[in-house]
Formats: sequence, C-alpha cells, structure tokens
Amino acid sequence: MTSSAADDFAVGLPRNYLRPCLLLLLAEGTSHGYELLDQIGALGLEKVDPGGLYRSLRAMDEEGLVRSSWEPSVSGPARRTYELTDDGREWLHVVAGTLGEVARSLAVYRRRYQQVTDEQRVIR
Amino acid sequence: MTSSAADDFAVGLPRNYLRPCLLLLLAEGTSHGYELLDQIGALGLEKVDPGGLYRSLRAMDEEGLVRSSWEPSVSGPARRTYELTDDGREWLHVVAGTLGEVARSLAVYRRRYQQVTDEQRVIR
DNA sequence: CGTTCTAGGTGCACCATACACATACCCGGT
DNA sequence: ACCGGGTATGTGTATGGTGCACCTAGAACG
Repeated sequence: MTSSAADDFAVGLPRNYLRPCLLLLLAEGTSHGYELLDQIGALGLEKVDPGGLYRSLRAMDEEGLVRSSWEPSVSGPARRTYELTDDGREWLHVVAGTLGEVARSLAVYRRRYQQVTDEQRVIR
Repeated sequence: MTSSAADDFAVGLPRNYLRPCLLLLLAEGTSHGYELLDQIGALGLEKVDPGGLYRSLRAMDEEGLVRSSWEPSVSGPARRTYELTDDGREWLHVVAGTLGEVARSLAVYRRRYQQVTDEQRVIR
C-alpha cells in the first residue's frame, strides 16, 4: 500500500536510545550483554543489533559509566558482566530528564495533530 | 559539570523527527520554508538547521508528500510555498501513530526509571 | 552604496544505525 | 567422534540523518 517512494522511511525511537535503555536495565541489576539483549525488547527496542549493543556497552565502559568484569558461566561461555557506576547512575538521571522533555514534545505534537484532524472532521 | 567523556552525548528527539513536524505544520496550513523555520521551534525542535529543513522539504516534494509552487512576496524575495498532498496527509496519520508508540515506550521507560529510584530510596 | 532582513540553497564531515559475518564455549543427539 | 544448536561476545563496513559552514539573491532603508 501507499507504495510511494517514502515507504521505507523510518520514524522511530529517540536518537541514542540504546544507551539510556542499557543504563536503566543495569540500574535494575547487574547483568551481561546477552541477557540485556533479551530484556531490552521490553523497552520498545525491537530487533536490537547485538553488535551495536556490545559496542555501546564497551563505549560506556571506557567512559566510566559502567564497570565490567569477566565471570564464568555455569553452562556456556564466560560472560562479561556489567555494573553501573556512580557516574552512570548520575547520567541515568540526566538522561531520564531529557527523555521527559522528549515525551513532553511528543505530547505537544499529539495535541496539535488531533486538533488538525478534528478541524478537518468539522469542515467536512 | 560531570566533565566525563560522555558529556557531549546527545539523547534527543526521535530520528527523522523533522519530517513529521513539517507534515504537521503543513497540515495546519500552507506555508513556506522560512516561515516553517520559525514555527517549528514550538514543536520541541530547537536550532533547526535551515539547510536540512529546505532539503527535507525538497525531498518530500520529490516523494509526492507535498506540492510546491513559487509565489512572489509583497516584501522580499519570492517564496516557494508548500502544500500537503493526499499522500502527505496519509503519511501524517501513519507517522502520528508511530510517534504514539514511541510515546508509549517512553512512558514504560519512565515508569521503570521511577521504580528503580524509589527502590534505592527505600533501601537507604 | 552598504547593511539588514527575508528566502532559499549547496558542500561536507561526522557518527549512529543496520546488516553481515566471525569466533568460541558448552551440551545433546546419532 | 562428529555435528548442530544455543550461548556469548565481538569486528567490518556501508548507508544515511544530522549539524556546521558557507553561498546566492531580492527588497527595504538610511
């Protein structure tokens, strides 16, 4: 349907949303990449690229937002478990505030959108 | 402050948010680029790059979401006025639905964020 | 004649994202 | 002994949105 040139145009979640999600999940408890990959689906991110997730975790490690340590698994390969640092917890608060602003902007958008659709209904 | 390596990390509005905003503004009424540049600030987008805005309008024109026509101005250079097409109106509806899903995801994030902060308060 | 406001536009580099692919451990089946 | 499948962590690379700088040009005003 619509079959226009704009059908592959993806409007999606906030830019850099992956990191805030990882920070939140790690605030809920220490975890490792493969487990986060499962849990992150519940936050709206679907089909998360494992490569990007691991890269993001490594980057946050180097920036001091998380701390990592290798731990053997009872069944399977060793895991690199991540733990939130104080800096990371602070960033989580900042990011949560920013996402709140985003939500407010989306609310404004929604209100004005409903207004124009209502007007069209009235006119017709 | 925080002065970490992650201070320039920008978590922001949804990807491709510019186009939905332009579609909404044009649904509210025919307009031209320079005017849209002023109005779009009210939708959460700050410091919109004029180049990107004009490029986005041109792209939507080529994709058939909007229709453009040159019109002389009473004072100043001529304006390229944009008008929403039926395809554009349809896309506005689709995009508004997508943004609704994004808002829902952000609500989930917010709830879980408040939950973890509350837990920390209780523990302490 | 130069400045300012209006109006539209190009060039380019950065970086997040997406997609494919690689490595390695462990276990169960045949 | 071998092979597939689930677990777990990565690398390589191209695309594309975004931001920044810069450019053109008309109209009004002193």
